[in-house]
Amino acid sequence: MNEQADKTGGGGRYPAFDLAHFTPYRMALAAQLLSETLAAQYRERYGISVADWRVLVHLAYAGKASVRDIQNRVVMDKSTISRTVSRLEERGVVSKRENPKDRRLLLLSLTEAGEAMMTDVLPMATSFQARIQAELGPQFAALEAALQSLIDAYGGGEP
Amino acid sequence: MNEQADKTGGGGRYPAFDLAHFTPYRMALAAQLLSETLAAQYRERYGISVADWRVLVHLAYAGKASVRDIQNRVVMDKSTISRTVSRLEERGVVSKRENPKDRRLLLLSLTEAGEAMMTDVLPMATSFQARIQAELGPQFAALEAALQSLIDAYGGGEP
DNA sequence: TTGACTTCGTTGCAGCCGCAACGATATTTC
DNA sequence: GAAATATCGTTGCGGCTGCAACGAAGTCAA
Repeated sequence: MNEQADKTGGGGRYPAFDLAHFTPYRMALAAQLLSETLAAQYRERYGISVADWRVLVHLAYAGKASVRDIQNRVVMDKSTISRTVSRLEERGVVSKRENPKDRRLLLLSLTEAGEAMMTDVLPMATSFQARIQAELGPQFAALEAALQSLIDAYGGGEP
Repeated sequence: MNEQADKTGGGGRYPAFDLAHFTPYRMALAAQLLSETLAAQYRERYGISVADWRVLVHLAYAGKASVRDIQNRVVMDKSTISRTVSRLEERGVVSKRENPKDRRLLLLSLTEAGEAMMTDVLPMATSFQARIQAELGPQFAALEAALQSLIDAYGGGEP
C-alpha cells in the first residue's frame, strides 16, 4: 500500500481519469478473468487454447461447418481459424475434408477422438456457466441484458 | 441466412451448447467491441495501441510511476509494459529516468508532448464513457455492479 | 464458351504477447 | 560487513495474431 500516485503530473491540466473506473477497461478485465479461469481448466487437461476451444465448441454444436461458417458465428479472423483447424487436425480431433458440393469449402467435423474429448470438456463449460450464474444471482439477468445492449449497439451482428 | 448447423454431429452425445449464449464468450465479445470502437479513434489520430493507451492513461493519472506501479494497477505483463514504455519514449511522449532513491526503479512520466497529447485524448475517453452510460441508461448501474462482482470473485485484486 | 468478378481458405510478413532467465540493485540475515 | 535472498526491469524465445496478397474454385454475363 505504498507508492501512492501523486496526481500532480499535469498540474490539473486534464480531468482526473482513473482507468479502474473506465467501463471498457473493466469489461476487458472481467472478460480476461473469466476466460483465464475457464481456460486454465481445459488447458491443464487437454492443452487446449481459447482459439481451439472456440472452434471445437462450434463444431460440437454444429456438427459440420466450413471455415466461413465458423467465422460467421465466432469472432475470429479466418486466418486464425485456418491455422487453429490445422493444429487440431494434426492432433487428430478434427477432420478436414473437401466439400464435394463446392470444392472451395472445407467440411470440418470432430473425429471420434474429438467427440470423446468434447464429451468430457463441454460439461466443464456448462458447470462454469452455472457457477457464474449462481455467483451473480439476480445480477446475472441484468448483466446478460446489458451485454446484449452493448453487442447490439457496437455491431456484434453483421458489419 | 443459409448454412444452418445440422446439430447432428455427435448424435446428441453431449448437451447442446451454443457459444453465443456463453457468458465468458459474450463478455469477451463485448469487451472487444468496446475496445475496438474506442481504439479506432485514438489509433487514427495518434497511432496509439491499446497497450500504449493504458500506460499513457496511468501516467496521466498518477503523474509519476515505475513499471511496477503500472503493473499493480493495470493488468499487463511487466515485459509488455517495459516494451511499451520504450516505444513511447522513442516517440517522445514519455520520459524514462532512473529513480535516485532506488536505482532499480524507473521514474516514468509524460513529457510536455505527452501531456499535450493526453489533453487531447482524454476527453475522447471521457465522452466515450458518457456515451456508453447514455446508451445503457438504467442498465449501466447494473452492469457496473455485475462487473465488480465478477472481478471480485475471480481475483481482480491481488493474487 | 469465355472472360470478368466473387468467394473461400492458405500463407508470408510484421508485430505483439507471455514466460522464463538474467544482470543489476536493495534488503535481510547472521 | 558479507553472503544469501528478494525486487525491478530487460531481453531472448516461441507462439499467436491480424492484415494483405494470393491461387483455386465457383458464379455471372454476354
